[in-house]
Amino acid sequence: MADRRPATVKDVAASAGVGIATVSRVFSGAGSVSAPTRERVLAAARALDYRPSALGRGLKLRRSGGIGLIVPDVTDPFCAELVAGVLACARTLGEHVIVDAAGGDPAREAEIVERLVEQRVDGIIALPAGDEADWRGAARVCSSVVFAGRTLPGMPDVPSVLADDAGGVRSLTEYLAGLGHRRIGFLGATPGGPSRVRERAFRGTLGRLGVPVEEDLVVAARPARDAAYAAAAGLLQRRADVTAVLAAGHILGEAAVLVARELDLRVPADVSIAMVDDVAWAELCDPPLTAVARPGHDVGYRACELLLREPARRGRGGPVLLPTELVVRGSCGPLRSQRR
Amino acid sequence: MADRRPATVKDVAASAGVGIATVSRVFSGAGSVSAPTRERVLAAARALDYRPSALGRGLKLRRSGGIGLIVPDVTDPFCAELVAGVLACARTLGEHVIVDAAGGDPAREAEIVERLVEQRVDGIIALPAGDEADWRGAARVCSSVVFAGRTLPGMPDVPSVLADDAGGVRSLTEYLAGLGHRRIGFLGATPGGPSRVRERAFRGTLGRLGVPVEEDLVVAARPARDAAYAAAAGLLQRRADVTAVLAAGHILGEAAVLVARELDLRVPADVSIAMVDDVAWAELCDPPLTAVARPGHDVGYRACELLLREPARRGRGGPVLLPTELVVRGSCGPLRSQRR
DNA sequence: GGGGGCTATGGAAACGTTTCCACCGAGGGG
DNA sequence: CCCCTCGGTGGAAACGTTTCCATAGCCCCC
Repeated sequence: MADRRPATVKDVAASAGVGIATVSRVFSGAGSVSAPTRERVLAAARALDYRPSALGRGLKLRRSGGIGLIVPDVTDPFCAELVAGVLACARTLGEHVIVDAAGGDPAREAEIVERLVEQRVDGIIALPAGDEADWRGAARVCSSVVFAGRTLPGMPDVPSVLADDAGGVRSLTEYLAGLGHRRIGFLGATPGGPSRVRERAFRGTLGRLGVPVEEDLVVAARPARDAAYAAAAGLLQRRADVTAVLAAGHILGEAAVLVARELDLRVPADVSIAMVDDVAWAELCDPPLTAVARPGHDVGYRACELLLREPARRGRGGPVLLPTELVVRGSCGPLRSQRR
Repeated sequence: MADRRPATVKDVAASAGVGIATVSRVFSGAGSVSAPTRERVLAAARALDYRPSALGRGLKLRRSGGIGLIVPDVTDPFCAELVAGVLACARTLGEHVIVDAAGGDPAREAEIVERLVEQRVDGIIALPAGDEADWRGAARVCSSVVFAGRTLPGMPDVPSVLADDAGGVRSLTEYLAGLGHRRIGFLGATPGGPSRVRERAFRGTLGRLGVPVEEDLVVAARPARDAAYAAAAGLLQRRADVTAVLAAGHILGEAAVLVARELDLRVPADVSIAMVDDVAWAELCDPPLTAVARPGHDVGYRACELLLREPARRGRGGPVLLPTELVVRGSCGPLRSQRR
């Protein structure tokens, strides 16, 4: 009774009294097999508990039937949504997904790409952390790469699916400006950061609205808890006349909320707060936080579709932009008077 | 210049003027190769951009060098932590991880297991949703399974790594009782649910403390947003004399907070709230929520270690229990007077 | 000085699949 | 009545590894 090793086509063929080619045809669906033969083969397979080995098939077909997915951190809500989207799409296409987290480290990203290539994945979806230099090698080495959630400006040849961050920041900025705010702090310009899409959108929108941009109000911060907190505290203490804060990400938003609470600033009476990323706590916060929701799930889903389903259309017409949505809650109020 | 197909051992061997066995030895590390030969091989490999195919190796070795990970939902914070833990451990052991989300559907779980077996994964880590019947088949079919985050009582043969939920609920209950609360509502007893560990811990602790358990205060709720909200609203409206609520999960906790706010109950003056799962928003909430932190990352990490590193010790001595931590914040206060 | 290890190497056989090719029989059109 | 086609089938060769076995040289010790 001890099925030492899993059954193979050969076992099934012998047991069903047919050739191995026939067994293969039954399971791969290709070629023609008569109904009675097919039944016999299926019965034998069931009896032997046979499951085709993806390894054997992959070797022959030269593809593993899986894709790779690289994100900075699976516990980040946006990344998690993105992962879920990729999984959902991959499931419908019958591919499995090898997920790994690079922790924002370009070297680890490169290492992961290397491993994925060894696995002969059919393609890679990445939310890249490094810059172009880090990914040129990877792109050359792998059949097909799609960027999701972030793109590398210098690599237009790699297709990408993005949330419309610029649009999101624009509506947030317009919303705050529409409430009368003029001295709006912006948290989150990554100084050496590659794209700075959000910062540019902020500056651009203010400019278009005729509101002067004070350099002092645009503060850089890596999206790490301590750095974010330091940046928020610095801004709010340095400039007591700031009436609104726009945080370019949920970590920054969290910092802004915490710092405001620490400084005994009432939200939104003393200072309005809004942020990019409509994470779970935005609604639970008191007051609930106005935020821009980025369609993480859809970004992942579309990226996977692009990778597997439309290799032809890939990379044409620049990045696919998915709309964000402004979710207005209670954390932003009309400009009343100066703080302090 | 067109590298039509990726280079193979054969190409490298020819280019380096050695046999394929030698190339294999260089890359797999086994056997002995003289230094000069090794150099020649490595140089040739670099020149040809050679990467060993995991498919070929897997076929020969009869293992893919990867593991499968099944969770209900990657966007759930606890699951995400668990995934991160598994990834971290797998990385150190050089294995890749195929992740999939079953959405709490036993049929989908079974389907995923099937696919993973076809991939010839070295093992499977699962946070199971179904009951024993659903997993007996899977366990039989797969070499090694480890449950993480939840176990199936009827399957002691499958090793598991769990957060000490009972301990967590106990400390939460003791904490609330210690503040003087006697009429404590419990949100989250899943009625048909298999294990009900948390509910039992709640009842048991109250019993030990000599506090009578009122059946009316123990309310069932699936961990879905709408059901949770309904349960919380039902409890707080039906029993205006409840002075504290213990939510058995973050979804339930969220519902409790929202309902309390809706009913204009001040926290903690009118009602104390505490929950299992120290998610991000617990700290951001106003007042910040007292919660029990479950070590999701460690659960994943240990499960992976158990699966890959200690196949011998597996399953001995029952589930591995990892301690939870009570994080006291501002949402629970001493019993003052009756509400209303 | 010869035998017995020991290191470095190559050939070849697996691993489990898909698929090309060949073959066989039956049926239909010339 | 023969040839051609076509559906159904089996054999065998790949796919890229690892590893067993054999071989060749070498040093060392008796």
